[in-house]
Amino acid sequence: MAVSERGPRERMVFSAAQLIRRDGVGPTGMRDVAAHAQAPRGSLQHYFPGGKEQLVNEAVAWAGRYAGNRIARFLAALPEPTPSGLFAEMVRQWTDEYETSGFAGGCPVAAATVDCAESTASTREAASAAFSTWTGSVAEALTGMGVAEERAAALATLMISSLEGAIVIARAERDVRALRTVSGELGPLLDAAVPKTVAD
Amino acid sequence: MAVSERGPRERMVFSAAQLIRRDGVGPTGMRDVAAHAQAPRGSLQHYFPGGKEQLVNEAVAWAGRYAGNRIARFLAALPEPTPSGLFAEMVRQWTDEYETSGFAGGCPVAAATVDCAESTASTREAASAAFSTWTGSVAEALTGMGVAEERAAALATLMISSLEGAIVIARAERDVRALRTVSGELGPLLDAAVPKTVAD
DNA sequence: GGGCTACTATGACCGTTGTCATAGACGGGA
DNA sequence: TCCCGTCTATGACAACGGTCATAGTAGCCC
Repeated sequence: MAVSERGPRERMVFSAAQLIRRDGVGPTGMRDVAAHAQAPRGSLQHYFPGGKEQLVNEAVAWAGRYAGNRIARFLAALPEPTPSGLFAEMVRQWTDEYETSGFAGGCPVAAATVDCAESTASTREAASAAFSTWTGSVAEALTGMGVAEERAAALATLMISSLEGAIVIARAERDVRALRTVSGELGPLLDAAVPKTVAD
Repeated sequence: MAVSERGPRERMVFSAAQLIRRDGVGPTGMRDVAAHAQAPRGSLQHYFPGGKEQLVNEAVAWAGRYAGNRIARFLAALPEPTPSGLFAEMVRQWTDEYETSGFAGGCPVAAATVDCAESTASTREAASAAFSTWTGSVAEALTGMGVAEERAAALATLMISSLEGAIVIARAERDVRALRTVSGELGPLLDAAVPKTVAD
């Protein structure tokens, strides 16, 4: 929401991510982005000489970094870090948004993938990179809880896959049911991956 | 691929689903649909007086029915029906396609949700209905294997969520890794839901 | 054949899109 | 004051979108 501060360039990237996650890449126009960012339309060609493609790619990259950074913050907020607790927190970010602000937006990276994976190679690569940094953050968090490295990567992929899918279903149904379900069902499986220690 | 037979109307719905799943709803044009279906452009307004919205909605509904019907077929093809076996088959449908035909397409229902959930209410409802019939088919299959009814619904949601998310990641990465991962990781969890019987 | 309905064929309209071209404003050094 | 790089402001353009209007064809019943 902090739109006013930061430079116009960063605001436009941020706004692009917001509009993309709401309407998809295709229907989101450059003029809309400038208006939403309260930035001059003329700045578009100045900051993004690569056109829409560049703007979309930067928005996707921004979203990937954002998601990755959230993981560390979730981890810090957990009193006792467990895989299920982390996943619950990741899911909660979405249920909270949906319950307080409505089901307007999904994941911008998923939106970019769905809209551009076949048509725009560079955007597909940006989305891949975003998923990669996100998965990396989650896997790192899991290994920090004692999960074996290979397993952590697999579980991170599982967590993000389930979350992404549940987001789509939740938006379609306008109901957080799917999000709650995946969180609840996956919890025990995730915690089972951390080796048992005596008590504590 | 069976484009030639069936009436023009059905072909157009089918083609719409194919194009949507490849490029998303926004970038898919009505003229493209008619061309892809080898159907006369003039027929569009005849069969779909509701315009693009109606066409998209029917394509989404068609995809939902298709996905639901596939479940029954997967089930029949399994020598010994298990939840993990069903899920593996659902996933294999995608890995097979991606490995033989490339990563061109995703799930049309997901694409419609991402592109239209906020902008077009009727399409969002169509997507919701599609997910519902799909989930229903999976849940029914699970109960047939002895899974308790409420649990079956939850697991069906989990399976479809993971699958949808993995599809998106696989397309972004152009790698079936994510699909294989969710299939492998979720298998044991799914099978654990069917009550143990002595032998057999 | 006459009349009817189902379907097809095109061309035009109008809004929107991404992009470009051109020109203006601002701000600091020299 | 002049210069120059950074940024802003607008108007125009060409392409494409969905939709409509109008006219045409095919087949069938009476």
